[in-house]
Amino acid sequence: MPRESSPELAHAEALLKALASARRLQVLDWLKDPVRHFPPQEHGDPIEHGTCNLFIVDKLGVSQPAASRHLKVLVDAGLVVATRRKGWTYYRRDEAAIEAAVERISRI
Amino acid sequence: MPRESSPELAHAEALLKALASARRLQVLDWLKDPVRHFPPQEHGDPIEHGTCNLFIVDKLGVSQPAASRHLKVLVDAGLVVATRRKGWTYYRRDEAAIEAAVERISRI
DNA sequence: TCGACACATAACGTGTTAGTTATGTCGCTA
DNA sequence: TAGCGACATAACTAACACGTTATGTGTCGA
Repeated sequence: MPRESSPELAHAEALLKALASARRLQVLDWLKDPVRHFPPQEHGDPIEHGTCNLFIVDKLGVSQPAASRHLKVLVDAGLVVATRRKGWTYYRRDEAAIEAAVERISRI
Repeated sequence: MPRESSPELAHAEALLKALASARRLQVLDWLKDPVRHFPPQEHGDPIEHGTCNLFIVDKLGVSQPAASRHLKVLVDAGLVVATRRKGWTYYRRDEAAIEAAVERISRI
């Protein structure tokens, strides 16, 4: 078991662990331009509310629970925001949080 | 098993995996200022050649093989340079590579 | 050339991650 | 209010990460 490390270090480690996955990097990239990467949504503006979970599951090509967990990792790390609306869940990037994460990582 | 992903994505993932460890982040931080963080070396200039492996092992507080593997991960990722000299091995940051890694990660 | 030291590699145990299928929960709608 | 669709959770498995101890390898100095 690792010894205690500084909160600063632990925070950076948590961010990096959330990012260190090709699947999650892929999702983050898609979410940079939802309109380009996903089909048009009947409900919920892709820019304002985010991309419907179903599209992400489908495009990732893994099972629904697997995709769900990846999204949860990103949400827990604060990099992505989930919005529940009329039975669907939409995801969008939290650009401020992502920028803060990059800033922290840049001090490595 | 993950499907094939773009080389760009795979490269970013590899960098992030190498960084996503409190121990390795700690080592990278120590190596920013070897003189401050490690005892004076009889042989090998800490700035030019790097920090003697023994000091890093000692300060990390894990077994020598565990520390050795962490250093190898950093070297394999290209973030740290190893120099063998007179039976000892010295490690130093590759600032250019680290900067390039940060630049790649900043496009997440 | 032999021993000791520095470091790498091997072998192994254990916790974590990432995938799966099965099932639960909750809200919308007919 | 019954059922269905969207999503989360549970349970399981395989692979991987990270720690250990034991052992191998190579180099320096006596």
